[in-house]
Amino acid sequence: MSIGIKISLNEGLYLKEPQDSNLGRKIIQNSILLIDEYGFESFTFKRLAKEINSTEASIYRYFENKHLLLLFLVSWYWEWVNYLININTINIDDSKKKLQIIIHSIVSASRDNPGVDYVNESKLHNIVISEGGKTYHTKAVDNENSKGFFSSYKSLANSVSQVISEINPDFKYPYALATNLFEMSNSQIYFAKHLPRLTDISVKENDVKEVEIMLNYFTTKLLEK
Amino acid sequence: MSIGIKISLNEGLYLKEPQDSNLGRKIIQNSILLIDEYGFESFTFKRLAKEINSTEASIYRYFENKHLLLLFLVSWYWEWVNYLININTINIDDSKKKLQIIIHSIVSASRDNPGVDYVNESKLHNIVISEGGKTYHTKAVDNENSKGFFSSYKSLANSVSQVISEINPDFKYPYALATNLFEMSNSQIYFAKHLPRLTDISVKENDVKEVEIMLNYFTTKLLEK
DNA sequence: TCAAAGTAATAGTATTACTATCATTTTTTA
DNA sequence: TAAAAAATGATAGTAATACTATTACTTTGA
Repeated sequence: MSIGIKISLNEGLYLKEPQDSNLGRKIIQNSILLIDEYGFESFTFKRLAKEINSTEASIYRYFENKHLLLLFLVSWYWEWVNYLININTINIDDSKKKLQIIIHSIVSASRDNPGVDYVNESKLHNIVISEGGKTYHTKAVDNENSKGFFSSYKSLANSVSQVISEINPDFKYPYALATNLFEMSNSQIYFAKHLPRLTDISVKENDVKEVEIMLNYFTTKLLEK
Repeated sequence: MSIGIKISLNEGLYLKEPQDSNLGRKIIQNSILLIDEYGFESFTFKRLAKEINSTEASIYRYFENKHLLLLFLVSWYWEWVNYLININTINIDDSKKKLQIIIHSIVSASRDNPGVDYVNESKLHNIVISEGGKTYHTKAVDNENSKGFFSSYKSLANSVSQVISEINPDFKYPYALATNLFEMSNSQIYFAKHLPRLTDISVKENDVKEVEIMLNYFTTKLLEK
């Protein structure tokens, strides 16, 4: 590992920690590439096995099924964003400045930083954008939530909502605004790429600065007193 | 049909117009019930066939696959919301008032109005909330978009964006705000029901008035000059 | 060095997402 | 109202998916 980061996630997400073995890391690395390229519906363990010269059975020793693998990847991404936000805001006192850095991290975490060598953060970001909602839009959501499977997303939302409340303690919807920042970032980037009539911004060659400007405008306006 | 509404949708969404026959209407009616109850992933044509005492083959004569059936249902819903907005704003001149009515229609179209007898609008609304994103989060999105399969959603977004621009012609993001109203309504209702730590509002017994208040607050604040 | 853990190879099952064919029923229209 | 046409049902079949099970081989680390 280039910078020795190991992100720790809820243990229910995997059967065996994939970050600790060669095969596990190959599963992470290549599932990201395959899901990004062919989409989650077309992604199968069989195909992944072929790609990494392994077998279905071996992959099943790491992940119960492809849904939990996706949830693992998406959780990994949010932990990673959380980590970046922490190191980038550590010496910042001004809450407004902090929120700007948070927004920057949300839209382009993958651009600014070298990461973990077996994770292509940029493609993982695309997966979060295109497939992220599928992790919780399922009938198992309540059961999985009770086991803490969404804690990465929730703790990130929680930290962001705190910064929002620091900026304006009277603002009534800090959590909704926080989650809306994530959701809006994802959906507007997706719209710009695939359904451009649904948005005003454009994203060319993965340049998301217009999204960043828009999210800053929205939050500033909403939080002014 | 109780009030004689027939919603017309892009012809590519179906193989044979389901609103014109008994079997077709039973497909619509019972697919809504089944998807709402068991979720889209567990929903199969075989199961639906059994439910309506028909066969898989017969259902395939109406819809190419379950994805297009979902897209049909969701498009139907947005056309229906569009229709309600039109009749409820027809004599309103004040754009701010119009936007309030739009927001009310978005969050609770299904409550206020008797509908088409074979469509349970309330359950259909739940489907749009839980499964709606899956209609366009797919690798086929560009191809389907080029055939006009998302035109219902796009034309609704377009009308709402126009009202937004009437209220504040200088506002730079009328489309993004419009789509964010839909997406935020859906996601925040979903969070309130399943991941309550991600939002500030609560939805008890499908009472969405807190969502309506929040959306009104957001838009008012964002559009003030 | 040898036991334990990890991985591969192979096979098998139930279900899904269709397609095809032919028979029967219902509707249309001449 | 009979004949033609359209709609539906019954049945069967296929390739792929999402697993589970078993056994054998290979790597690792005490």
